[in-house]
Amino acid sequence: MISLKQLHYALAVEKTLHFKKAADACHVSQSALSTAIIELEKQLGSTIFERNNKQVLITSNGQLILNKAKIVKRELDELVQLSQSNKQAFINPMTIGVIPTIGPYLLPKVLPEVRQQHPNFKLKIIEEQSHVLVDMVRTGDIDAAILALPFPIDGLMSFDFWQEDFYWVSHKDECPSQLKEITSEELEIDKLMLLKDGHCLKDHALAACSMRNDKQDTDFDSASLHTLIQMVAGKLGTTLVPQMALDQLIYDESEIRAIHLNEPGPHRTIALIIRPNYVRTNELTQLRDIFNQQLTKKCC
Amino acid sequence: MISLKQLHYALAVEKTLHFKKAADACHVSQSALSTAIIELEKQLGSTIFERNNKQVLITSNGQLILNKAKIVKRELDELVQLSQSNKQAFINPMTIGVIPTIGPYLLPKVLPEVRQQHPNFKLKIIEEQSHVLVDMVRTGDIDAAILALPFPIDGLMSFDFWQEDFYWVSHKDECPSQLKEITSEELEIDKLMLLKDGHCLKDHALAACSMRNDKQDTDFDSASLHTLIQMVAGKLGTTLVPQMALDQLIYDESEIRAIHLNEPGPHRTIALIIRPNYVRTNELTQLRDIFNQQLTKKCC
DNA sequence: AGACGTTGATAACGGAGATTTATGATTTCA
DNA sequence: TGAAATCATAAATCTCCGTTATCAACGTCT
Repeated sequence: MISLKQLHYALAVEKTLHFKKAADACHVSQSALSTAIIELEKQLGSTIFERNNKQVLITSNGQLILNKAKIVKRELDELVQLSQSNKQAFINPMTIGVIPTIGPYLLPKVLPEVRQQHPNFKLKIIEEQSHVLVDMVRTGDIDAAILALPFPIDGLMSFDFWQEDFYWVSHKDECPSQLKEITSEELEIDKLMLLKDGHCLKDHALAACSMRNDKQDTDFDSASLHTLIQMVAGKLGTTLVPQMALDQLIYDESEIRAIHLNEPGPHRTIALIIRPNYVRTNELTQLRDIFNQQLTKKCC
Repeated sequence: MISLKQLHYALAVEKTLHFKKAADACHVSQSALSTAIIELEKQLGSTIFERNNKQVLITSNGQLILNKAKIVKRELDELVQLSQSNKQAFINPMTIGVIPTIGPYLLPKVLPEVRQQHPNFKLKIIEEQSHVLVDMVRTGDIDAAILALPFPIDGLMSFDFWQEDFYWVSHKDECPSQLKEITSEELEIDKLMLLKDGHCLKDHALAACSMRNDKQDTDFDSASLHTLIQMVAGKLGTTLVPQMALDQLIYDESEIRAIHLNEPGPHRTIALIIRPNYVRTNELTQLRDIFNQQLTKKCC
């Protein structure tokens, strides 16, 4: 029977590519580790490491085995977490990834409430683009990610908690004062400025207007919504922003106006993304409820 | 350190709800199993089983732990498979699920070639509806499933290998003889007969026609395409069938005709569904290639 | 009620397997 | 050529897991 110890040792060797160092890392003798690896390879019927006195290499097959071993280890870690986490929720720290077009607008609305309800809960936030976060969720680097859907999340699960539309943002001088709604047909495409490629917000905005992302509107691709708004204020063009960002980007006294984009919606769905089999769903659904509650309170 | 043995024992207790029987099933003494369980619970810091001399109950928390233990066990099983499977593909048996509206049409086209290329490969096929197969893939009961997409497969992965359109099938007496294409607008909805609810083919057919599945077209809901075709032959109405079924359902000399449904497509995508982390992807992609090859050869 | 069988827990003992220390075979490098 | 470093191997040791035997608590049957 293959043991976890063997897998543990093998993973240490993968890291160090060195039996002695791996043995030290595992706090056992080089001999013990060596025999354990040999026994593992014997039980599996295939070599994981090609080794001589000079260097240690990983077999292609061995790499697959090691990858799987990581998964086994991660699942077992989660099993241990499970017993603690379910007895005492919001004790263990948690890391959640969030994309740049959600983080700055969602977190100020919801984190105070999270902090109030769970004062000792250590919630770490990282900000990356969607595809990076999806990878990190897959590998277990982070517990969950907050993304805007639709986005390809093959093999992952989503908890939706918010849906919203886009608003067309323009300088008041360039906007008919009585206008309450606008359709994509009425948009002047030439003046529309969006985030640079890689930000899913751009794709969702274009999708809401039933447009493709094939034309190269290079000149004004920006890296943040704040910058875009500044450019609108400078009469350089117009843009589309999601509902949750409105209150931070646009003040009553400002020169710019936001008009609801009247296209079939919702234009984007905000969701928590997790691996299937992830264990701290109890805490995550509670977080989702807080998020939804606060958004409903502050966005509408 | 938690050991696999402990998890194995715990799962045996879950099955039998009886320490002695579980011990027998594991081929160890009741004592050994008992101490192992006690030690496991101690290491986890929470009880899995509430037990007295009369009965054994599973804690709610314990159930979560046991579910996770099953996952750990499955992943480890796959790790073992990995080393064999990659050295010698198509040696270990494999079970694939397929839905009723694909199996009878796809398998005759592809299985002979699979058999020819891999004479000793034991491929077991089961036939169920999509949602059943999705569950079985999730739990690891089957290696993979062949479904028609779109279908909700949260947390699973898909390998597409075929896309096809629907054809409108009618009795030649009820079909203009020169008609080469037909749109959903031109279909006489009243005469259209589809499979009964639960078959995804019905949903895909309706989606291809941009129709909802809310009306109760009860009278003629059938359980198989063959039956539907028989009903068309009896002039009871018309139906929609996917491309891959045409050659089996319709003969040159028959009284019925098939006309391509001219709506934006593809109308359904055939894909292999697996769990993320599933290990025999090498063999599956080879199978997919065979499927695609044979379909291209025989469907076009 | 009392004998008996059943339940899971516990104690003492024994052995298989893992670990350690010591050593070997081979290569690298000075 | 010799010292240092590599992973493998051998023998001694020890830890841990299994067994048997027993216990306490509960049910059942006469």
